[in-house]
Amino acid sequence: MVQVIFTRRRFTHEVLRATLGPMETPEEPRWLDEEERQAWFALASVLMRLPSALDAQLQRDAGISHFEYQVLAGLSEAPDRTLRMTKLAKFAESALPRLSQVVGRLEKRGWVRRTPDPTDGRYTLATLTGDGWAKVVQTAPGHVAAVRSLVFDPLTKAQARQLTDIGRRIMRTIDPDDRCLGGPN
Amino acid sequence: MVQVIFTRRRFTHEVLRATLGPMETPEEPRWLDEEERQAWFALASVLMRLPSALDAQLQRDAGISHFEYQVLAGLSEAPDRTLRMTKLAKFAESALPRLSQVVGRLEKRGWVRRTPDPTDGRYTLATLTGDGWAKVVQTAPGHVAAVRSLVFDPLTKAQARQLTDIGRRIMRTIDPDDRCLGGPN
DNA sequence: GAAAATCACTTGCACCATGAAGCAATCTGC
DNA sequence: GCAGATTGCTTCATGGTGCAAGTGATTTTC
Repeated sequence: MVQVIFTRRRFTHEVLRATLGPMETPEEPRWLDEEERQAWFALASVLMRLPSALDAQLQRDAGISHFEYQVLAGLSEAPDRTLRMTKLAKFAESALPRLSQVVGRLEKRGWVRRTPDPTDGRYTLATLTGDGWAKVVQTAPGHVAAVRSLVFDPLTKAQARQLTDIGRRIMRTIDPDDRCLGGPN
Repeated sequence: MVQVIFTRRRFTHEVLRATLGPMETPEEPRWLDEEERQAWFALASVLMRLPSALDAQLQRDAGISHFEYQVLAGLSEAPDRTLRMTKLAKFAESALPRLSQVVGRLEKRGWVRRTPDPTDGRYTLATLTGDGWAKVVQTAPGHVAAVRSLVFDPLTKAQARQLTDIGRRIMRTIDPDDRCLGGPN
């Protein structure tokens, strides 16, 4: 899944106006006005195309998916380049099964090593190896450059600031409990 | 795939400063400054969580994925509720093989019908059935309500306008040839 | 007007994501 | 201190995605 939606141009108005009679009228929803529709359309396009554009850059230049990069990056900035699987999953905003498989792949490639936590055998510690660190170091510049060129170069400084606020407001609505303001976890 | 990336907090600076010596120095990339990092972090969160939040609403309330909704919606606003597969694919920003399978599923559910174009046997016309139209009519309000509550309710009018401009600038960078400004196709 | 190229679409295959069940280590109630 | 519940992680099965090859219809070329 993970895809995004439209509500394109005159669509929303027409659809319901046509055959709302026989249906249970859901108390006349508040449709999007023209400005909102344009904003939604612009946002939806970005939601669909920006992730794959960034993914493509990483895949092409480093042979890894964005999610894999994120896991490596998460470990690279952790103390001792080590994190428990659960923490890492939270960092990467992923479920455990997915992380488990990805870390398994990264382990096969020699970038990550798994060891049981000596203080509690239930935990698994994922550690970035030397090769993994080197991989991150060599991958990061290209990735940052892609983010810069696709996102920040076309925006003014003021717009980047606006974007911060906009993104945070939306995130607070989606998940108020999430530490998405750069706060610690 | 289709996932999004981070470049979290102090990460970008530290990573490279540490071991750039032995690598070929990629002419000292321009890192993100503090404001940019915060903006990127906010945007990345939205890119990861908003699509799945919207998908979840549709899946829960209507039993369809967002992509399926998009296909149905695209047909519902087309003349005669009919579109050629290629046009529909462009509308849904998807490749043809994916669309072909999804339309196959929608056809099995009775919402879409496929017929060869009488004027050119290569084309396939996808048509929304009566049931398909009803499905869209009953699904749209909840979906629009989700978009409104997750995106526009938390934003000011001015921010919504800013968002339009921001999104368009980013899209122009990703794909300058795309008609993503609401223009016709 | 027939061979070749092109076009629109479908199918097959490999990969990855998601959810349910499984397994092992630890904690809790008696 | 031992059975049962809980926690953390892994594995398995299903289903969707994306790419490359395949099919059938139309246009082009000579």
